[in-house]
Amino acid sequence: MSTAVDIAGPSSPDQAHSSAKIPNEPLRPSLKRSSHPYTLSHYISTPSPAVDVKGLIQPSPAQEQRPAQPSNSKPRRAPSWPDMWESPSGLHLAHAAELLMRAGLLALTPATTEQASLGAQSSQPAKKEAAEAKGGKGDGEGGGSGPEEEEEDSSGCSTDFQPFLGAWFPFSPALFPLTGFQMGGGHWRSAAVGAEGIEGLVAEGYSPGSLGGGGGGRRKRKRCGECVPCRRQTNCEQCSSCRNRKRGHQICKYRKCEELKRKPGGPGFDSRVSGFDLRGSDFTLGLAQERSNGALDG
DNA sequence: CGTAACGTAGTG
DNA sequence: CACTACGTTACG
Repeated sequence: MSTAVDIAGPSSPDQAHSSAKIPNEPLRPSLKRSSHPYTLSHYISTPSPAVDVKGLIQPSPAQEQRPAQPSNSKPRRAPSWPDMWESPSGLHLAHAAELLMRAGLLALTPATTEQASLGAQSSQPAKKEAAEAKGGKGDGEGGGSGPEEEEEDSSGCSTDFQPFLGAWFPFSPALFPLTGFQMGGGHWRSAAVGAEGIEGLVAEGYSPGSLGGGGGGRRKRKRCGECVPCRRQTNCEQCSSCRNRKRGHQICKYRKCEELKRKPGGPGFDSRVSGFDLRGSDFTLGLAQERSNGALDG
């Protein structure tokens, strides 16, 4: 439960009261049961040939300084960093990262990675690494290792933000398959991008069991439980789905599973990049740059 | 059986 | 396309 992160939505002022009925955990037991081939901790702890992922996930001052949600009386979006989650998925961060990487700014070669992690470590001991080293099993599945974990995971993924260029990016393993993340040139190939990782994650929405054996095809898919939205704990209580819950029967927009957003069998569904054209949005890039600049400046 | 949430159709 | 509403499914 402590791994359960609380991604405050674009602004979820009263998330505390978010529907007592809504499970305040990232996954329902049934979801957890849906058995990914790997747990999050697996992705973190799995040694990657080219890059030390653990090195990338060191917390940094930037994260430490993350302003606590101002319990503003104004329920509307505050211009604080949670704005990054304005997108229901928050995936535009990954998008931005991808764009930056394409621009050669985020070359994840072992060397650069080392530097990156070095910079990140500068102020924070490798407690996260230590925690991970203790055993991927310990914390991945339910495991909360402690309060500190909660602090660091506030973004919604166990390994969420990397101190790239002074900006933080979601580093959820689930994001990679979802966003078509690929560290170019074969510099980096995380376990998440491995065949099993991808297939497992992508196919998750269609667990054969829940599909009833691919019968009519109108079987309900299940939340992947791994994506950023899935890992959100609270309903925003502001989106149309939340406001309209009684009649709409819809989950909070910001908790809507990325996998379920994709049309099954639709174009690009298989490509993991569907609905998420990495070449399109200036907004996300701008956002990333903005943040990056801000971090560099400040 | 109640509730949560997915699928989908209707509407603007 | 976003919103809304309803049918349906899944689960406790």
